[in-house]
Order: sequence, then structure tokens, then C-alpha cells
Amino acid sequence: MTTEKLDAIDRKIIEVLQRDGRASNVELAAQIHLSAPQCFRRVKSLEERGVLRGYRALVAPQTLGLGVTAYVSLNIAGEAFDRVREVETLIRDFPEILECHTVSGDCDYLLKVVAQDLKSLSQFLTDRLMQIKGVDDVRSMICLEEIKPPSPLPVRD
Amino acid sequence: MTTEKLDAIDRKIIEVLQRDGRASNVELAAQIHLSAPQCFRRVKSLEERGVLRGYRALVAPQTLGLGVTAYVSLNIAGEAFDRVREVETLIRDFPEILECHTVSGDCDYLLKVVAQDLKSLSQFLTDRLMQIKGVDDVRSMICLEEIKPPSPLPVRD
DNA sequence: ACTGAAATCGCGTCAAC
DNA sequence: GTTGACGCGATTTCAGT
Repeated sequence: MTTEKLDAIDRKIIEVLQRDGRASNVELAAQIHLSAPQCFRRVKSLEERGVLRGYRALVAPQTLGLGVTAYVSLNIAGEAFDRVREVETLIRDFPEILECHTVSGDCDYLLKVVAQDLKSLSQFLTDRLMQIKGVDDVRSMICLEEIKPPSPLPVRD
Repeated sequence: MTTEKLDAIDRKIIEVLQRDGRASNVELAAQIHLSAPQCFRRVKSLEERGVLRGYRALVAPQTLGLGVTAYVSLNIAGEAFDRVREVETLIRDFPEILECHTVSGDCDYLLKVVAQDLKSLSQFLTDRLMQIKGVDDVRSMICLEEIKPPSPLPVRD
């Protein structure tokens, strides 16, 4: 992914597509005051350069029966540092883990997890996550209220 | 949003659109072995019922000059409980705050924040967040490595 | 009532200027 | 960077089950 400069038009395209990922090419072109073929080329270029990495439908988790979201922190046990890559692969393979980063601070990993309910979350944590050799100190923060929903990245003008 | 049952076809549609939010109606119809008008009606219904809440382009933050992601926890000072709604409104209005939940555990709020670099994150935390009356005990976990990128919700079959 | 065939209209896409 | 043309897809209507 090249980190070359995006001009004002590129940024406007990104802004619109972050809000409406299904905007048709002509809608988009109209909004940014560009001809349709121009607009089309811009979008393709942004996709090829890896700026636009894909498009996704946003789904309400509740409607899929996923009533609980939690952030879960964990560490890798000192004696298991050689198993780090293995643990990371296992983490990636759990569909209920939506996101995972290594982070600075008191814990090594921070995960975003969804589950049907508290019972099923608890089962996931104890029967799956904590069963992984090398995983230590699992702590969870259950999401109570969504104050700000997942939002588009800010686009500097 | 009605929480009525989704059948196997609905779930398949959701699965595909979570992976490719720009899939055309005919592509979608072909993948789920349905006629185009049928498929179209299903999608519209899912949108109207609030199951599909929108579509979004995924953007690589680095290409927008956003080199740093962090999770930030904070509390509301004991004497400022009456200002909670006010604080939440301020939080919602910061574009660099991508997401915010109240959570169980040691902290009250957990935020996902992006910034250009560490300096700019630090400025945001000290000059913006910590300036909010009632905000207390701001701690940040800087994301070091992305182990698993934001992923679609699991769809139970 | 629900399905799919068909028909229309507009858009995506490419090529030429 | 714009115009024009072609073909396909989106969307509606309608007839059949």
C-alpha cells in the first residue's frame, strides 16, 4: 500500500464511501462534482493503491442473536513466549473474536468479542480462550451501553 | 428493529454482504441460489427491519495519515455524575473517537481513538479529553500490532 | 400470497477523441 | 478530462401457481 498523497477529491470520495459504501458511481460523481468516468477511475485507483480495502454491510449484532459485546485483555505467560505466534493464530481463528491488537500497558493483547449472552461469553472465555496454552490473566470488560457506534475514520481536509 | 427470526437465506445474504458490501444484486442472487427479484426483496426487507444498517467502505487508516490507534479508558469523577450525559455528548462529537462504550470493570468508559502520531494522540488526550470537566483517570493502551483486523460478525447456521 | 419471467430504464464501463 | 455507445444490472410489473 503506497502512502502517497491523497488530494481533496480523493478524500471526498473516501468520506462519501465511508458513509455510504453502496453509493453508485454516478451518485458519487454527482456528490463530488466530477464526471462519472473520472470518478470511476479515482475509485479504482484508490482500491488498487489499497486505500479502499473493501466494503462491508453493517449488521445489528442483536438481530444475529449476539447480545453481548466485551473487550477482553490477556497476557502471554512468561514461560510461553515461544508460543506467541501459535496463540495468535488460534485467536485469529475464533469467529467470535472480532478484532485483536497487541497493546502497550498492563496487558499484552486486547480483543473485541461477541457472544449470544453472558453465559455463552463466559463459556467462551473459560472453555476456549483460557484453555489455550500460554494464555494468562484473562480479564473482560463487558460493554454496557454503546455511547458512540463504530464510526468512519476522520478525513482531514 | 424487530428481532424476528432470520431464516437460512437471510443469514446467507448477511454473510455475503458482510464480506462484500458492494456485491451486485445478481451476484448475490447467484451465490445464494435465488432469483434476482427474490433476492432484491430479501435485502430490502433486511434493510427495512434494521438488520442491515448500512454499508461502509473500509479504509486503511495509514493512508489517511492516521498512524496510531489506541484504546483509552476513563472514569467519571465522583462529584460529576450529574454531568455524564454532557460528557457523552462531547465524546460523540470528537471525530478521532471512533467508538465508545460504557463497560463493566475498573473503568467506566472505553474508547477507540485514532491519531496521526503519538504526539498528536498525546495532545488529544491532554488538551481535549482531560480538559472535559468530570473526566478522570485517563489511561491509554496504544495498539502495537494488529493481530486480527475488524472482522464480520459470526453468522450462526 | 408468493414466485419468477419479462420489460424498461438507468448505470457501469470502455474506447475514442 | 469528456463524450458517446454498448451491454448488463437494478427495479417494477404482471401473469401463473
